[in-house]
Amino acid sequence: MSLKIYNSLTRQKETFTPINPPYAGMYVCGPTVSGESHLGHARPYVTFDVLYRYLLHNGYKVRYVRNLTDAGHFEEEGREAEDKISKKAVLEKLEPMELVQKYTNLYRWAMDRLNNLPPSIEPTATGHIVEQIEMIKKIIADGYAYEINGSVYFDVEKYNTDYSQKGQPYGILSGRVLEEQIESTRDLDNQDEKRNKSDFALWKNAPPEHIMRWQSPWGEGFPGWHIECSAMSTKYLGEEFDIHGGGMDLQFPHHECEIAQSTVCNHKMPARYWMHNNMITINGRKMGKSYNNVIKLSELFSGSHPLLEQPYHPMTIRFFILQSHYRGTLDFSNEALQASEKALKRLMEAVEWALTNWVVKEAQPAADKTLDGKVQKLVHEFKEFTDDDLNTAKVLANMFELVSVINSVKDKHLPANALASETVMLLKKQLKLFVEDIFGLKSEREGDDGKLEGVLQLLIDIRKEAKGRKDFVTSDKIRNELIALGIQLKDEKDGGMSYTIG
RNA sequence: GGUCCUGUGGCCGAGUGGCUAGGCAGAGCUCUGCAAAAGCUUCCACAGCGGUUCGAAUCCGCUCGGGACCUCCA
Repeated sequence: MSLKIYNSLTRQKETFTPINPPYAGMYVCGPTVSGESHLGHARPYVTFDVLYRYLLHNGYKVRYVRNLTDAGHFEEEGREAEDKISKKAVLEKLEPMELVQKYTNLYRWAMDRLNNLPPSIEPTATGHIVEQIEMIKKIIADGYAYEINGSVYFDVEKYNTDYSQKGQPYGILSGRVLEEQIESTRDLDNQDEKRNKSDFALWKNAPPEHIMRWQSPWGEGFPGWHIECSAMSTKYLGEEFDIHGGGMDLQFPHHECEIAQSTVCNHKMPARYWMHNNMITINGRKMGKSYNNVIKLSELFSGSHPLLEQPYHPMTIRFFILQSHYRGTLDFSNEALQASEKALKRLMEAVEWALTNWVVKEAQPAADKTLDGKVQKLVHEFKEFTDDDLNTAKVLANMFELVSVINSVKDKHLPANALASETVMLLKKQLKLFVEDIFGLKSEREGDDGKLEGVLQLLIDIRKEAKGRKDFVTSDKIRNELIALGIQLKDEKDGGMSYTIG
């Protein structure tokens, strides 16, 4: 069985077949670094990180491109041209690039904490002004864009007319029909420049107050909203590449416009597989500036937001995201996050124990054939479920069934020889592969230098001695004082002791 | 208004025609000096009303509710 992914373009699951194996190209729309990343941003980056990791595991040589939008977009098209970055820069008395740097750093920090692998290339819009201008020139030359007052607009209607005949009308990705769009598009100010309401800007003339501006054949200005992704994906992945990902809210108009621009320039549909993750909601509502319910990632990690009852570790967030399917909405609540926190802890402790302490004799047959078969099946399904459009939720469900088995062996509720040694080896290997390498989950325990562990071992030894002479006052004191510090001692069945922090 | 998605037990969340995930919370039991942890058992579902079918959470229709996009947005 091979990887199947849901292609928004065809509205069905399709077997993933790269254009030039073993190479695979993947483009994911990155953040606008004029502000801090929030919980909602974590979703696509975690989702596509898992896809990236899985493709790598499957032996593909993946080039993963995720852009940084640092040129600023309009707050609202047609209104007073307000470049987000320049506006904020004035308010905060910062250079635009200083602001960009600040939020880029914060974004990378958050990505790192979420254990997202860095992409192969993280191109910036400002670093590709030349490519964008060249692309716009090409579109004008082909007759699909027009210049007016120093701005350039894409002629959507002409594109739709011409490309409908080729089976690729404008709206093909989102299922919109241009004629209906024209009817329903809201009236915005300053629309008069455009020939049609549905036309979109490729280049905007910069009003004097704009700080970010570049010289172009049409005067000083800045690129439109969508052209950077077309320019950069073409440059680094080619005219036709494998996967294009992003949030559902980008499907229209952003990705639709990308398709139109790239198709005019390169005469090809840019990407074969279009993938869209769904939104994270808070009390059923999408997170968004307009709803005033945005929780920044740094606030989530530190717990400093009125909606938060406590801080949440980045791994809890990652696990929370993986517990649902990426195409469904995921509703945030403290209760849900707390459930994830506990579940993750349970999973990681069992996995850690299995990987480090579960040793089996060579060539040992299974004493419990039924259980052995069940474990085999659960483990084999890791791949099967992941192949099925990244169903991480089902994989995790299987893992939890295995956690019970692992803990039973650990606590000697199950004999050590219940499973065949081969099965145990397979289980350990696949758990490590999926939990750590593919899902990117790691123990929440922060790395220490071993000193803490030494101290704890000392306390454990003292407590053991106290217990040995039935001095429960001392042993309970040690345990109670430690729990007050957030360190929990656990007496094991075999007389040993373990601890968990946090 | 247009386009589309969705409604699963206290909470989160899988599941597309029969085999009724999983996590957290609750209850009971086992283990334990006592805890914790762990294991076992257990309670609580498929918005409503019709229809198709031998059989539906799963397909169809209607009703009600929620949401997304159409505007920066993951």
